Amino acid sequence: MSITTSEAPKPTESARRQKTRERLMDAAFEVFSEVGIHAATVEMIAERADFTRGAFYSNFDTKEELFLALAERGNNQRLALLRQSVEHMDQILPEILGAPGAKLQPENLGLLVTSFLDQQNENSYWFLFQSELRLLAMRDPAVGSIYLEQKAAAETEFANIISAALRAVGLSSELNPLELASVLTTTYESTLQEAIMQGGPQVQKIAHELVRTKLVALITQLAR
Amino acid sequence: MSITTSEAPKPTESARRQKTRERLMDAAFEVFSEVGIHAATVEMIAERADFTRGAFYSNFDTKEELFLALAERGNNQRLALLRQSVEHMDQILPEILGAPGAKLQPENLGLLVTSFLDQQNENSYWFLFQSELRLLAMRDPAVGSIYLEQKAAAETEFANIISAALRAVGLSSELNPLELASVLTTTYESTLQEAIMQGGPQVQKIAHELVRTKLVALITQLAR
DNA sequence: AACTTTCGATACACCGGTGTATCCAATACA
DNA sequence: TGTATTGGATACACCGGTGTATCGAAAGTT
Repeated sequence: MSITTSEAPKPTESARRQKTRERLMDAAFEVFSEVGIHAATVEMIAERADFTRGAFYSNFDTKEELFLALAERGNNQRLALLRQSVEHMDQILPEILGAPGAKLQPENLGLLVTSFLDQQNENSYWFLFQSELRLLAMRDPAVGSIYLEQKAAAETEFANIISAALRAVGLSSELNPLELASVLTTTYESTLQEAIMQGGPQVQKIAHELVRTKLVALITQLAR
Repeated sequence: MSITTSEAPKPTESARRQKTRERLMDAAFEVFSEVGIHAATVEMIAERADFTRGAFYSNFDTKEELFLALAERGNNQRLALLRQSVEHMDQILPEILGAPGAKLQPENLGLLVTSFLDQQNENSYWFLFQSELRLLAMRDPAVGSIYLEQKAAAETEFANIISAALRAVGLSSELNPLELASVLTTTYESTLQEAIMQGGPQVQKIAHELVRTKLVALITQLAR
């Protein structure tokens, strides 16, 4: 243990490593989404990242470890995305509303929702991965608490956004924000799920359309 | 192919067979629910049914075939249960309402929902199995259409029940019955899921409580 | 430019699950 | 009761995935 080399040693050593870790994680994310954790083999993952299994085992101990790492990374990305779309809403809201302080017309609600969803630049990959995680979470308590934590975080974030949006638009709901958020995301997800099952190539489009109409219908009922 | 033996031959031969098939299916249902399709091995299933793998392969070709058979059986059972609870509702409604034609008091809505849920005598086994099916359905189009079909059937059934119940109780919703049913079951399932993740031993209780309060809150908003 | 270290590739031993071919017992039939 | 048939058990060959031990090349150090 030399105390002299105070800064440089690790960062450089890690530079390459970190890159391959990233590549492996990206590959794993795809593979997991496509075929599920169980069907996914270490080989598939390595291969898709243009590595061999050797590289994998040099970087991760087990498939499961990688999966959990992935879950965390994904959640962070998602949270970031949510926060970011707050700003976007601030930009787009005035345009939709017209005069400041005006109340939202029902026919414009669709625009609002659509714009929000677009921000989330939907890859249904994420949803498939999430479904995998969810299933795991119901069987393994350790995974379960991770999942619940993530979900809670995402929903509080989302609840804030909604409250703000509703306020800005002159609406309010009798449900408390968290419950409202919960119902909406739940509906959102189940709709996306349906789209995935129906959709061959144009999942994206189907999903988008389905989700929009459903959510608008719901919000119309729940907020006034 | 003898045309003479018109009746007896098959039924007897099948008697034993059918029984072991049943036992295998019951066992499989449990195993699938507990560890998932992929982690489940033919051996586990056979063993739990007190057979060896020999018996399994004598009755089914693959694990997947069994799984699908199970999905169908389960769905039928569930539909039957739904239909049956209509009758039960007819019995219990007058008691809750008091005077015939009276409007439901909000504080009694909980009773109604609870009673309905009790009818479904929830084993969260079914939900876990269903989750497994759902995940499969998102990846395999063949399974997908089966799932969607089943889901549609269950939801129409449920929609009818709800409409009838609301009418009987002097409420109505602006959402169409199917959408209402969809939102409610979705919320129901996501809540049950949460309970499973939180719950150690008393999943049942937690689930029940959670579901009831959540659903009541929702219905209060959606139907008036 | 030699050396050293780090990281990924290659090769191999191992294990668990599958599916099949064969055998034995119970039941059906005469 | 003897014979035929059916259904489940046993044994085995096979395969795919895992994880480890070894090696070689490229980057980092002096």
